[in-house]
Amino acid sequence: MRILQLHCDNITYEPTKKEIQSAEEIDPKSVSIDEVVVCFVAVEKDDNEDIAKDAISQIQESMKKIGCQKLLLYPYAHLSSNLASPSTALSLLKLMESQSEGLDVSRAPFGWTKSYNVKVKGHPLAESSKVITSDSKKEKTSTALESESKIKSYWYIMTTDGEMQELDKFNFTSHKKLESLAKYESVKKRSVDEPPPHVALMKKLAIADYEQASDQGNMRFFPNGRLIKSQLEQYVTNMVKQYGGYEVETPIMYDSHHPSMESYFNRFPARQYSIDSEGKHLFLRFAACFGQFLMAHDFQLSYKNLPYRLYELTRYSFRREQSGELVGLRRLRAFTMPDCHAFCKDMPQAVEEFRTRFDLSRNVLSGIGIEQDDYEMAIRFTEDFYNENKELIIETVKKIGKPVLVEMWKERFFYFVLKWEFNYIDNSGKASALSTDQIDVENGDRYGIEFIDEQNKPQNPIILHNSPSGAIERVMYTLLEKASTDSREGRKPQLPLWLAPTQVRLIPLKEEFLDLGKKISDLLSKNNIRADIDDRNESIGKRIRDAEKEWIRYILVIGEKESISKLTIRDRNTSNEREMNSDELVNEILSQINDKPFSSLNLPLLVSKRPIIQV
RNA sequence: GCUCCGAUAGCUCAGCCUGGUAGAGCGUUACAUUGGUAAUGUAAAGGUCGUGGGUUCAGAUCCCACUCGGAGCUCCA
Repeated sequence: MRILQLHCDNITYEPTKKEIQSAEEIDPKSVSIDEVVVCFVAVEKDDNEDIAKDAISQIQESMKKIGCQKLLLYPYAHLSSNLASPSTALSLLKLMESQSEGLDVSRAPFGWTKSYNVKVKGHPLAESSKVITSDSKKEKTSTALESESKIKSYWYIMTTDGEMQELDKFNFTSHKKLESLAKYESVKKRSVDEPPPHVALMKKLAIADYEQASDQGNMRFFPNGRLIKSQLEQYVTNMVKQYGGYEVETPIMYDSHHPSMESYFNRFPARQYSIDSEGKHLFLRFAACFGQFLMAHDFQLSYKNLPYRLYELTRYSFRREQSGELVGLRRLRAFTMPDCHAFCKDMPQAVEEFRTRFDLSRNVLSGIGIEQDDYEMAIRFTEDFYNENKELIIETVKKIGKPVLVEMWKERFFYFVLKWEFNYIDNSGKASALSTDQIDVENGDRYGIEFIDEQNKPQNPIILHNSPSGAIERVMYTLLEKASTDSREGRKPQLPLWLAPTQVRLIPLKEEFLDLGKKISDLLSKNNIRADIDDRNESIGKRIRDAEKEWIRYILVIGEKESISKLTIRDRNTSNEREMNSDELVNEILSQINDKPFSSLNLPLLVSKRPIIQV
C-alpha cells in the first residue's frame, strides 16, 4: 500500500464521471473540507487487512503529532503500478475508514474520475509518503518467541538436600543474590538509575568501545581488549579440547529458505540480522548450532563413535536484541561464544556427558577467576524429565552447594528437556547468564543426524548444547563488574594476572637506565611475561600513578641500585616494595599463570610511543 | 520496539532556565627540570557546541525531526 499524506488548509473535489464499472454509486456533488489531512491511497497486490490496519494506525499516529483531527481517504491509483483488484481496494479502504477511531474521517468515492484543488500547509510534517507492506508492518519474530510468553512456568527454590520450596516460602535472608535472580526471572522487577560500572571501565582501560558507524551492540576492541579477549578465547578453547571437543569452523550466514533452517527458525527464539544477496534471503547465525548440525548430518556415525563432540568459538554470533536491551559488554548484537555440542546415543549416555560438562563449566569459570560465590544457578526442566531424573538434578544442585532457582514446565515447549545456567548478578542487581548446558531431544531428528545402533538400526542422537563460559564479552563484563565491586568495597581492582595487558611495568629513573630496562624486559618476554617500559619524561610519582591507574601488578623502578640480580619490585597487591632477582620474579609470575595461554605484549614496548586511547 | 533523560575541546564536565565575546580540570605540544615509589613547573595549541530543519535582527541556549548513548518498560532460548 502506498500513501501520500498531505496536511491541507483546504481540499475541494468533485466526481466527474465513473472510471470503472464497479465504481461506487453516489451522488456526484462537490465536497470541500478545511483543516484536513488528505491521504491519497493506492492499494497494491498482496495488501491485506493487517496492512490496512497498520496503515491507518500509522496515519493516526502522525496526525496526533501534527494535531489534526480530520482525515480524508482519497483513492488514488497513480501511486503504484502494481494495483490490487478494485474490489479488494474498496474493501480495504472501507476497513481503514471504519478503523479510524477518534478521527473525523471521510472518504472520496472509489472508481470515479475527480477534479480537485488542494492547498497544502507549509510546515515540515505537512507532506509525507508511506509504503506499507507486511515486512515493514512488524519485525518478523519466530513463533517460538511469540509463544514463549504463553508458557506456563512453575518456580521453586531447590535446596541442597533436594527439597523444592515455593518462591514465596523460601527464606532468602542469607541468599540475597539468589533472591535477585529469582525476582529478576519470575517477577521481572528491576530498578536501576545508573549505567553499570563496567561501561566506564571498558573505556578507561582502553578495552572496548561502541562503534557508532556500525549497528548498535557491535563493539570495537582496542589492543588491550583484543589481548584480553584473545587470552580468554584460547583458554576456553584449550579447556574444551582437553575435555574432548573437536574444533570446527562453520559459515556465519545461512539461507533462510533451506528446509532445516525454516523449522529451526521457529524453535529458536531470537531475532536475526538478514542480508539479501543475489535473490537469496540470508540470515546471520545466532549460535553455532546449525553449522554443527548440518556438519554432523553428513557424518557417518556409529554408536561406537558416541559421544562425539563438535566445538566452535563463534566470532561472531548475531542476535538482533531489542535496542533498549543493549548495554556495554553485557548484552550485544554481535558476540563471541564458545559452543560445544555433544551427540549421545541415548539418555543414560547424555546424562553421563551432562555431568562431565557441568564440571567442565565450573572449572572453566574458576580458571578465569569467576568462583562459585560469584554466580547463582538456575535449572529448568519439564515435569516428566524431573520425575524420571530426580537423582541427577539433586546431585547437580548438591555440587553447587547452595540453593538454586528452579523453573518447571508442565509440558515440553522448547527443544530441550533440561537446561541449566550460571547467572552473574551485577552491581545493579541484574542477572546475566554465563555457562549453560541443555539436553536437546528434538534437533537430532530435525536435522536428520543419524547413527547406527547395536541392532544396525538408524537412530537420532540426543544432543547437548554447552557453552562452558558463556559469551566471551560477557565474561569480560563479569570480570570488570567484579573489579568494580572490589573497588567500591575498598580493595584494589584488578584483572587476573594472565589477562593483564601489561604484567610488569619498568620505570627507568632517568634516560641512562633505559638500556638496563630493555635488558630486563627482553628477559621477561623471553619467559612469556608481558613487560613494558615507561620511558616518558615524567616524574617517578607520576609514572607510578599512571601504572596504578592501568591496574599493573608489578612496577619496577630502575636506577643506580638495580641490576638483573637485584630488582626492587612494587607489588600492587600490597603497595610494598620487595627485593628479588630476575629469576625469582619470573618464577613468582609464572607460578600464578601456570597452565594459562600466553600472548605477547600487544602494545609498543615504550610508553612514549603509544597513542592515547582514552575514550 | 515504547516512554523518559542526555549529547559542548582527545577525556570528564560547567555554560542553556533568563538568546548577544565558548569556559575549567585532565590529556596533548614546546621549553625548563633527571627524579627513588599514586599527580614537577611555565607556556601554547586545541571547539562546524551530535546532524538536519524552524522561530528570531541574533540560537550552544527556545521549538521540531533524526542519529547515537543511558534509565525504565517489554524482552533476554
